[in-house]
Amino acid sequence: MLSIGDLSRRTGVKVPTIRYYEQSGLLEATARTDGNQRRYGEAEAEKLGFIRHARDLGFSLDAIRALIELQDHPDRSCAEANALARDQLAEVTERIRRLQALERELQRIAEGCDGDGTAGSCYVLRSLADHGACETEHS
Amino acid sequence: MLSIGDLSRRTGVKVPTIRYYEQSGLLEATARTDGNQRRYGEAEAEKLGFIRHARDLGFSLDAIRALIELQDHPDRSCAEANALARDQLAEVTERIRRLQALERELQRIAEGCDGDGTAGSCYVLRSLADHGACETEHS
DNA sequence: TCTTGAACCTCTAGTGACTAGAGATCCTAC
DNA sequence: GTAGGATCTCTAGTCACTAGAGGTTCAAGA
Repeated sequence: MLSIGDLSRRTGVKVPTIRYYEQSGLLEATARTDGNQRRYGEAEAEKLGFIRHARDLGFSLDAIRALIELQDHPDRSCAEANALARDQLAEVTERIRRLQALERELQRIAEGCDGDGTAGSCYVLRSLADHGACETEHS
Repeated sequence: MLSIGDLSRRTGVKVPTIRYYEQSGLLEATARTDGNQRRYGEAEAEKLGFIRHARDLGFSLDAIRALIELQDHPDRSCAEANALARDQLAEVTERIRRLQALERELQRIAEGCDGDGTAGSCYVLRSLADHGACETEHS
């Protein structure tokens, strides 16, 4: 049996985060020692690994809850899991698109200023004051 | 003079957000009517536009506070504004890089499953359980 | 068996940048 | 004068944790 610290080292999820996951119903309350300390088995370690991986991929805890629900009912259609993955993918793609617009804009702004002048004539500050000067359509 | 609603329509910043900015010291407390309602002039509208634009570009409120400080002291060196812009750019670039790794991974996962099977044999769920299967180094 | 001290426990509060809602007051157009 | 939309303050909620206080338990060494 693993203590919460063992589990943390194994999965790379911090101890308070594990407790938080239990509290928010993502992990079930687990076995305890006589002294009230949590003990985990292999199944729990795997489940936390799943959660960790899904979090790394940007899934919200709500989405992960839905995925776990599906995992627990292997007879159900996996269409939902598929949809969740595709939604997540679409969101990531969109975020990349918007960040790239920002990147271009920030590049333009940062390159217009060498940091030598005074704030009064600073191109960075002027650019921030004037959205109209933007070349790309950011948000 | 503009009411808070007018200002909101003009800048695209929501009314509660404007009040929140005032409360957190980003905007100074402004003139009020006898009935205690906020009234704004051109200068405030411009400042809020600046904040809005910087937020759109991903600057934190703390960074924006620093930028406003600089704006208010036009005689200071603009090196700091330049550094803030470059920091922000570096962060955006890094976020894009990480999101692109996620995108590739999610693409792989989503494409492995057509949503036709059952959860028990779902490629999405299996992929999420097994980080080892990942092809790119995400997070 | 006793004693350290690291690891564990619960609980509350804080983070950032808002957002939502309650309940009261104000402003403006008719 | 009145109706009702806009505004006011205040508190609490969001997400996914993180930090800290104050107390208890566990495991290894003497």
